[in-house]
Amino acid sequence: MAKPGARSGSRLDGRSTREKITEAAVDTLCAEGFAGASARSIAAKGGFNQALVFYHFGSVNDLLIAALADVGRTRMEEYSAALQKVDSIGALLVSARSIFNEDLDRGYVKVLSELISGASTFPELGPRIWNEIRPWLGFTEAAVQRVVAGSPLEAVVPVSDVAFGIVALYLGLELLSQLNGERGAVESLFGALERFAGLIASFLPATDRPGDSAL
Amino acid sequence: MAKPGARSGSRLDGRSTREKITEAAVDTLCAEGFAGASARSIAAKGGFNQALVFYHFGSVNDLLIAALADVGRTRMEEYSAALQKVDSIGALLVSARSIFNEDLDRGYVKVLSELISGASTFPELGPRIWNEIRPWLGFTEAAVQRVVAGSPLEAVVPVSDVAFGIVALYLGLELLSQLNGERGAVESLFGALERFAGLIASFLPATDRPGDSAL
DNA sequence: GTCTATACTTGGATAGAC
DNA sequence: GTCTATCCAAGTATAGAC
Repeated sequence: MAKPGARSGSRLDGRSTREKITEAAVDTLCAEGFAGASARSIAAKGGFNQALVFYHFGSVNDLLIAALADVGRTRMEEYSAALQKVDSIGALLVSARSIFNEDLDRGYVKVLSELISGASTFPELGPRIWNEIRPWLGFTEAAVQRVVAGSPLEAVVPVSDVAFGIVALYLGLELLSQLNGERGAVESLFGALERFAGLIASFLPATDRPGDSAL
Repeated sequence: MAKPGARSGSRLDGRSTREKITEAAVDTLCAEGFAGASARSIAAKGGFNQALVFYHFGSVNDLLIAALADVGRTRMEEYSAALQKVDSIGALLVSARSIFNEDLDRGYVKVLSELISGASTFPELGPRIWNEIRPWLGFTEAAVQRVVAGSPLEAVVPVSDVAFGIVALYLGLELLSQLNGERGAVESLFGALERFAGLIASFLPATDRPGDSAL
């Protein structure tokens, strides 16, 4: 099957057809889940013909992976600027909370969690999804590293383990809050974490960077 | 559709047909995921007729919920005894680690995570799954409560938030380790948590219970 | 590049024989 | 309570007209 190049799309209301399709795929994945994200339901949601999925992406699964890569790239651009500035646990948590809420609203984490579940049904998806997650592990690890840099925590906190745990927690919180349809428990948990961060800060000496608290 | 009572099953190799079906459902959910857990594939895995699913459970989704309830009951029985004795964070972590590994081996968490994902496709599943999770939140909360009881942590740790976070982390770790097919990262994380618990213990006074360390 | 039409497959569910 | 046979809906994918 000949796959058209990314630049060959014609424009309909300002977006290429390719973009329309990946956006509809994201919407469908969020609204109907992996098992409900068929070529037909995606096409119905996006208002285009079902056959276009196969013309542009070859298969439904290939489309879903492309959609995941798209939202991943978008989020990485949006959030990396914000997290570059983070240099305390408190600030990290505040950022994490707002990012989490935004992801929940826009369904970004949902796309990921649905695809991970779908990888059990189509094992070939597994490595391709993992490729999309890896940058986020590195990204998270860098943020954690920046936060502990220069404090006594640096010697005792295994940043790669913590990053892995944060990403896992993020996924799990999404699953649970999707399930019970409310965000109160997550908000409450973030509040508790922020208070805990303050508690740890009180046990630590100030850093050598003037004006900064270590936490 | 008349649903047969739970006691009316005949015996084949020691298990009732109902049990054979729920066990096959668990196996299929683990091996093929929610999208692959059709009546036909479940029946093939269990070596029985596809029509039995509908006779005994009415629908595939009803079977899957019944399977989740079954594994939930089994795990609750197995683990509650172990966790009753836990009264320190260190012991809690050791228990949590072995429980997590056992769940991973036997696919218990997998059944749950696949069904949560499936609830996006069939919203009526959501509340029914939540009913199966709630006891685990209470269970986890009780364990955390027992661990902080009598220590200064009791005043600052919001046990219900922590329990919610633990369950979420548990789900997220399962998703990730299922995806990359290895358990190293999770083992490493548990190790880090256990060291961290020791660190916190060193900041706390001993409890009033002789022979016990607060952590 | 996009549409219609269609071939083929799988899955949910039921009827009725045993 | 279990099996065979079957119906119908939905899905993937392709061919070919436009």
